[in-house]
Amino acid sequence: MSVAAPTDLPSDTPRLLLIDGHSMAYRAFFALPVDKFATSTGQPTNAVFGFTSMLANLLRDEAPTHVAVAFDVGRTTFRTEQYEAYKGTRDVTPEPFRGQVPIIKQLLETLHIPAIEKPHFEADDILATLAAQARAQGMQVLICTGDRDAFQLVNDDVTVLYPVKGVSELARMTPDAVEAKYGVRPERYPDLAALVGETSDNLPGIPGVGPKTAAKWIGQYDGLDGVVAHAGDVPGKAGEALRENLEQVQLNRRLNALVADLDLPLGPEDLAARPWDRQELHTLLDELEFRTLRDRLFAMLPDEGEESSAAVAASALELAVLAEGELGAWLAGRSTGLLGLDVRGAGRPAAGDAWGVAIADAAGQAAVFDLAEIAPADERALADWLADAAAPKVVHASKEAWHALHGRGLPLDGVTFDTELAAYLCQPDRRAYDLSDLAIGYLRRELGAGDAQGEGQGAFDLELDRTDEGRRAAVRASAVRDLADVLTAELGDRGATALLSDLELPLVDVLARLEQAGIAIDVDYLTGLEKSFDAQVQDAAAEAYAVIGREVNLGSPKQLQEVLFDQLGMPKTKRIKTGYTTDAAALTDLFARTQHPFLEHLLAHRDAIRLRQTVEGLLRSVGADGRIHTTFQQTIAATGRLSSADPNLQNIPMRTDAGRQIRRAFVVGADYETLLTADYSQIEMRIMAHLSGDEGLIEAFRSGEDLHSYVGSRVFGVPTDEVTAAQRSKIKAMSYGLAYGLSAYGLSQQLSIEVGEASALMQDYFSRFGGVREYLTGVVDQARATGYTATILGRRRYLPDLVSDNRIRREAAERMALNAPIQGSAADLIKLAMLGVDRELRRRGLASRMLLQVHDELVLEVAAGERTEVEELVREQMGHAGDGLPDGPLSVPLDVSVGVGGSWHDAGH
DNA sequence: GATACCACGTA
DNA sequence: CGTACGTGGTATCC
Repeated sequence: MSVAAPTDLPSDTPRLLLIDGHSMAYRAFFALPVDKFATSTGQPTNAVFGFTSMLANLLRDEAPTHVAVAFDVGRTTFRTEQYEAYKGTRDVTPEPFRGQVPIIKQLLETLHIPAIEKPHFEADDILATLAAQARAQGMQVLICTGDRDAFQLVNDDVTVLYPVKGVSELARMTPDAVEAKYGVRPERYPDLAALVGETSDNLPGIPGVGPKTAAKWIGQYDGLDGVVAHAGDVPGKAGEALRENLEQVQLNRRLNALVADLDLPLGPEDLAARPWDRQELHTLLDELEFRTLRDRLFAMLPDEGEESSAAVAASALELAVLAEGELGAWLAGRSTGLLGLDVRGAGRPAAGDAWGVAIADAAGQAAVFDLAEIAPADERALADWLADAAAPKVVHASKEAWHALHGRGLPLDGVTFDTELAAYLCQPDRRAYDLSDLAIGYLRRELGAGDAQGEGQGAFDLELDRTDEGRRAAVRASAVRDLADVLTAELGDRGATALLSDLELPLVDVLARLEQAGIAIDVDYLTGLEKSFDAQVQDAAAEAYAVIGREVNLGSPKQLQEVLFDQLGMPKTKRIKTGYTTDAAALTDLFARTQHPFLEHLLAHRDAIRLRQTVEGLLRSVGADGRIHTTFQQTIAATGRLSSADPNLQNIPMRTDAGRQIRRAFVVGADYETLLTADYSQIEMRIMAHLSGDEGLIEAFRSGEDLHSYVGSRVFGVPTDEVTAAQRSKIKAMSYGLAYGLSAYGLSQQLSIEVGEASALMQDYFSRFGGVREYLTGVVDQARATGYTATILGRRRYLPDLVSDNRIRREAAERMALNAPIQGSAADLIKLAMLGVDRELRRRGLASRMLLQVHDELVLEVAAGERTEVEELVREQMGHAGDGLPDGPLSVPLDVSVGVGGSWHDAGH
């Protein structure tokens, strides 16, 4: 593309891209986690990565014919000479950043992009000078900088790209954009900045004067000179403040004026983009260990082998121009093949809407529709196709598409592949699966700007639908279609084909209906609860303040540390990054030692504020239908669990009595008879018994005796009915701890016993249940050898850190390896159970429905007269979820307990 | 305004 | 020095 072959470009106006190197690199440094971006030799690379990524995007999207990057030199400039405190508040440059600037310069050299510096001046002055010269030569100029002073350079030929979020999102500051944001034309922006001040430059403004007031004055008096001349006329407090700070304001204005007539070694004509030094670039990228970035950079070049074929495939995308009523025929002509579907819209449960749809086939033929404008015949054809279970479709994040389409009354069926789910099964530890990232990673294809936010935020304008949004939707649909092939192969390699088609994919529809149903809320009750918790907060705070004789922010760990350790002189607790912990365990321990009443009130305050916060969050989430519709996220937890968000209904309090009251607010809906909860007892321990094959543990479950008493009797060598409550709870803690990789030290902490005793307890346990120890060591060894763990359904978790040289990381990975098969197999089982329950409810034509899943528990809403049958089928499906596993049935029974009641609280056990 | 950290709820 | 999450507060950075 442009940089390598400027002649390819539309050859009208030359376009100069100017970048403030230091400013953008610094932004990148703070936008990306430094610990996640380092070479194996420890060289931090987050700033280099962020800067290069941004540069690659700019080269692609802006296709400049000329490029340069300006850098600051040192800290002293003509501005610091005029005003010693200029930029004086800035901290010392962080060490991990400092070393990255030379690397960026090296990289620019391989790209043959000039890096320009001028002692005693700032990068912005260089940009100002070059922009002025370029404009005089008839060029269009783009300036990329995080320094707002550059806004003064904006005009019809000069646009500033200002980072709004990290370095990935740039605001296009044209004259109109500057005026819309600040209320002044660009040339007046420095007047405004002089009045308001600029904290990052340590230039104080006029107290009490913000952009609004400043813009008003500037408009009123025709610029800063006028404001100064008429300072005496400005009324009110602000006017007074202006008069008191006139000198500072004028100084600010002198300092924020950019110098546009520097004598520079290179002029705009010298900045024409040149071919890269590919060899050097490869070498440098090797050193930096940038893999995806290499792909992105070289994907832009023509004739670069594999990359270019992907680029060709993407550009071969052909948007069908369909006349009204032709969609049916278009679809019919493709009825046998898998089609990619992209839905533009909002995918929120019970609040979905879709405004655009793109469909693409394997050959890159695509059709796009604006749902607001679609002709009735085409809408019918589309609706039929979407709802056709026999019309195979691939969608990225199909549950969101389901909700979006549902909002338009368009049922979705026949989704035989979901690229997000497939990528999740292949790489469960990723935290995001943006389509554009997958396209780069698996197809080496750049989808272009505007899709980073993933699902359907983009507007869908008919005027644009053959160009902008419509084309992007088509690009996405086509990428999704092509990804399906690559990911199908990838899933096969990883033994996850059935996991997708038989578990996760069918679950999408089930979850979508759970979310759509939501759970009814007794809002009046919840409001009353909020008041009551609020009163408790006030009381506890007042008492806490009374004890220490002053008011502090009890929610601030920092201020609490002052009170506890400085003012009250209490013994220090466990060290954390920012001092000493004030968590509940530490406070309880401190109270036991000091009996100080402040601690009691503080803990009470913590409890109450937490409960109030939970209630407030729930109240905010209640929909117009009086129900809360959570979102079950299917691609978040690396172990295979679901997670719940907006709001999280998987962490509603249960342990304390006050907390449990919140569960009374979750009630049965008007058209139903009761709520029903069904949960697995000790599912993780049962899975441990199954996976380890330990005869003793298996027998414990088959005997039907209380698990922890049974285990306790073996460990302590006493009859089951003589195991004391204290012994039982120790055993319980240890049993669960084992599944997490608990150490003797950790166990001792939790049980408040000596490490020796904890260690002895574990020894005794393992001497009776040796199969468990063998299993636990074996699972880690195997994972180290294969690189992954696996659940009973073959769900893998890859743990490369098992062979890390870093002990902390390695041991953390070992604990993950212990836990992932257990937690993940439990997740597999309840997902199987959900499919079974759903299938049975529908097969029998029952009106009852599932509402929630909480890891080992299902909550259902039961219709009148269906209670007995629903309970029976739920017990059956959950209890036998482990019967049809690939490697044979579970070797332990699955115990299910069921409760019913008008609220979640009353239906619980 | 965005990110980091703390604290804490669940399984 | 126990796994997996999501949320909301304060503090802190630009």
